[in-house]
Amino acid sequence: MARKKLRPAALSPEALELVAARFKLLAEPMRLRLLQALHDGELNVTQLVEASGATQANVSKHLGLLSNAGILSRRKDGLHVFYTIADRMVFDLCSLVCTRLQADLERKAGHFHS
Amino acid sequence: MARKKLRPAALSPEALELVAARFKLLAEPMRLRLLQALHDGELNVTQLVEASGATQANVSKHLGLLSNAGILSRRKDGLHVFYTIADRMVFDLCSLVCTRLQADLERKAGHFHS
DNA sequence: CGCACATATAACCGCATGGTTATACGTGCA
DNA sequence: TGCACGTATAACCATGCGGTTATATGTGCG
Repeated sequence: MARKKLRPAALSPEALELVAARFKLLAEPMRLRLLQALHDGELNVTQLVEASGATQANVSKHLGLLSNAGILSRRKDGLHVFYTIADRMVFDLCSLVCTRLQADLERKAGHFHS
Repeated sequence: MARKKLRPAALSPEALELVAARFKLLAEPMRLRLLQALHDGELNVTQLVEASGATQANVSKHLGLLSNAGILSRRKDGLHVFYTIADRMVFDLCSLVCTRLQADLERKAGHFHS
């Protein structure tokens, strides 16, 4: 048990690839919409199609990506497939970004009536 | 001062675009490498070229993106241009992702000698 | 001025990927 | 068994974007 939390210790290029891949999954508005729709609980594909306004095929593809990245989990129930957030850390990430963006915009807005 | 921290309150599609754009900036290994190189302080372009192993043009382009997104800041000094992290929150984001990835990998590794 | 150096930009190429349409797969039900 | 429904997949197109090469911009210096 030697690993305390010291300096992040320069990640290897391969590690950076993994990190980047993770960010890439969150770098698509449609996927963020799906994640947001799932914030309060599981939904099946049809419901997600309605919530997102995208086509079924498109939604299915995005769900596939998020799912086998471990961000979502699948549950089959008869004809329907229900998806849930498997890694709620994504909301922490989004919150961080949102907070920062909001601060930036308010600062920029302040330049008008400074 | 009414805004406490309640439910994230469903972001608008436009807001999601901004968030996605932010993630997209972090979704590139080379940019992560540059950010990592700048973790401990400012560096000029030449130094970043050496640190990253990329071409000068490529580095310059990435620095431009990060810079006018407000993640980096520029400082000119004679012939040289020094870049610094302007928004250290990116390291929080990376740390979160890293921690999660590491946990995932260790869990997967555990399946071998379970 | 003219040259060397540091950085930025332009033009281009190739690949990855998001979206669409059409179709396949699978399951419940009559 | 056959149909309807829900979901996944395949094939395709268009766009975005990362990388490269070449060149422009700018700055210090002799």
